[in-house]
Amino acid sequence: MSAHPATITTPIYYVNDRPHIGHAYTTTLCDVWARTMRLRGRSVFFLTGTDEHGVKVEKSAAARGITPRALADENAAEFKRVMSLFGLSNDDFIRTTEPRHERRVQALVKRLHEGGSVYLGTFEGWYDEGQEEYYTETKAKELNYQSPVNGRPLVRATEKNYYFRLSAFQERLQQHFADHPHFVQPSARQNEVLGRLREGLQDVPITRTNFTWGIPFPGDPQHVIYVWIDALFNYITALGVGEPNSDAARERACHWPADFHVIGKEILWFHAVIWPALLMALELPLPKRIHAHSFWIADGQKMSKSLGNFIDLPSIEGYFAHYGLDAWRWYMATQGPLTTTDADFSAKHFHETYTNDLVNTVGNCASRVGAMIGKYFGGTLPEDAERGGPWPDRCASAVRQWCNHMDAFELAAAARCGIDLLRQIDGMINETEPFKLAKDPANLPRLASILSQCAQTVRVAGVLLEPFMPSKMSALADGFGGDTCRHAPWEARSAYGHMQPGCAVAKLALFPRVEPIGKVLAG
RNA sequence: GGCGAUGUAGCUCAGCCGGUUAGAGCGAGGAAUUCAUAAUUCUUAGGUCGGCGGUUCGAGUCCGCCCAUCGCCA
Repeated sequence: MSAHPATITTPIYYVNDRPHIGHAYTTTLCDVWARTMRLRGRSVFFLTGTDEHGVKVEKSAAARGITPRALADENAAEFKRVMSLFGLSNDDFIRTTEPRHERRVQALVKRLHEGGSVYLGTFEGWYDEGQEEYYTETKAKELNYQSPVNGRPLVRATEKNYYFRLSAFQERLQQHFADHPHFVQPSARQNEVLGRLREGLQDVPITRTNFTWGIPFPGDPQHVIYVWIDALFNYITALGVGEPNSDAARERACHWPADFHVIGKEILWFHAVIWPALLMALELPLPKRIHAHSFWIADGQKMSKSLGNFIDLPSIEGYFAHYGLDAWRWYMATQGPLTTTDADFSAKHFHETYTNDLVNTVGNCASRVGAMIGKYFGGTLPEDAERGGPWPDRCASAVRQWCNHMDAFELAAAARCGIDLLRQIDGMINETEPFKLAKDPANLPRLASILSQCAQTVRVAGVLLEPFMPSKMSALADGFGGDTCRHAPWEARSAYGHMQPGCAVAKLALFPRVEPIGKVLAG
């Protein structure tokens, strides 16, 4: 039970891109979930990595006069650096150019071919000889059958390609969606997929012959496996699937199927239809859920390089420097575009969120409770003759709801559970006015109970906030109970009353009040 | 063009199978208070629930049309 596996993945990031807020967002979401499950004692496997093949990488490398591998090495290293910069706790980082991945992809594709799910077919389309690209009929018509780059006429070309028999899986896919109404989250995305599914499925080419930077098709190396098929397989090649006798397979097989594939909405079709069909063809279990989030926009406008409003790595590092990494994670996880609508990233909103949630609520509540215990009880947790009053139940309820929200990948709602506990504590302090009771020694037992209840509850709230803000909540745990509390198993750690009377409670200043970042940057 | 949504307080959004005075957070106004990071707590905001029409004893909550915005596809 305690080793119950939990698996979550990000998409693997294309090395032709520079890391930006989109990558940071997806990976941070997964990180929060992974930390949550580790906290709860689950055996977690959190996977991310880079997607390194394809014609775009080949071309970019050529343009720079370096090999595709050199380009991939360089940018993969950059992505890895970013992961550590963000404190992301991924358990593996897979690169599609690694031998382990290439070997296993070939084994899996071979299996598909031998099983009849992949066949050699003929592709015919409008070809742009200058760009070495095919266009669909509609697109070609739109372009007036001329190359958009050099104006030369497109030519009718044919090419032998290996195809995946996607059309054969339509019914099974539809059945799977019917049986698993939450397979794709949010539900609006599932509806989109269902709509497209009803229009019918066509077989899809999975190899090309016009470039070489990719995994050769097994038994026919003239053909290179399409980059997105190659990429999808990362979710299982990292677990050793395709190589049953490998160490990876022995150690990690229990991590398939994944609990969540977290993706951006632009790659939903691959993940919700093509990937499940491939797995069906391989007779492997399907992932439990696919969560497609939306995009960050900036000040109401789509982020773009030309508008100069892109939240790139240097901007993000500016936020780290000003507000701290944990504050950044908090903003990502609680204010981000987790559902179907895009979310606006604004310096103003970031600042308000930081000040309201972290400074005024988390920081201040911990501070006032710690201060009073310091002042009235010498910094040690007093006895509570009331045995917690209503607070054990309130904490248990908050923990229960938090777990449910986390299970459903409702990160913002889970975060609320922790914040709400602290708000309730603030409310109780105002209502019972312990600082007034402290003036009369006759009130000492009552005062002790109130402050004990505050401290115990603050500690529990800190546990619920830990996956979001591991560093700051570690400091909170240090101040509220210290080591004995931090290393306990989940059931004990998450329970009210885990701190023993007499243990040290410190006055903390977790989140400093700061000027809005806009002023700092402008100044 | 096809399919699908969405449109609720200044902002971001909750409102399940229709039913007493339509809710939350933030922002703004007011009050209380001092343990705390000029924090906190309470309170106010009178929003035609996009528009029009319909079903119903009764509709943000169902139906139709219109307007606006958006998503997916081609």
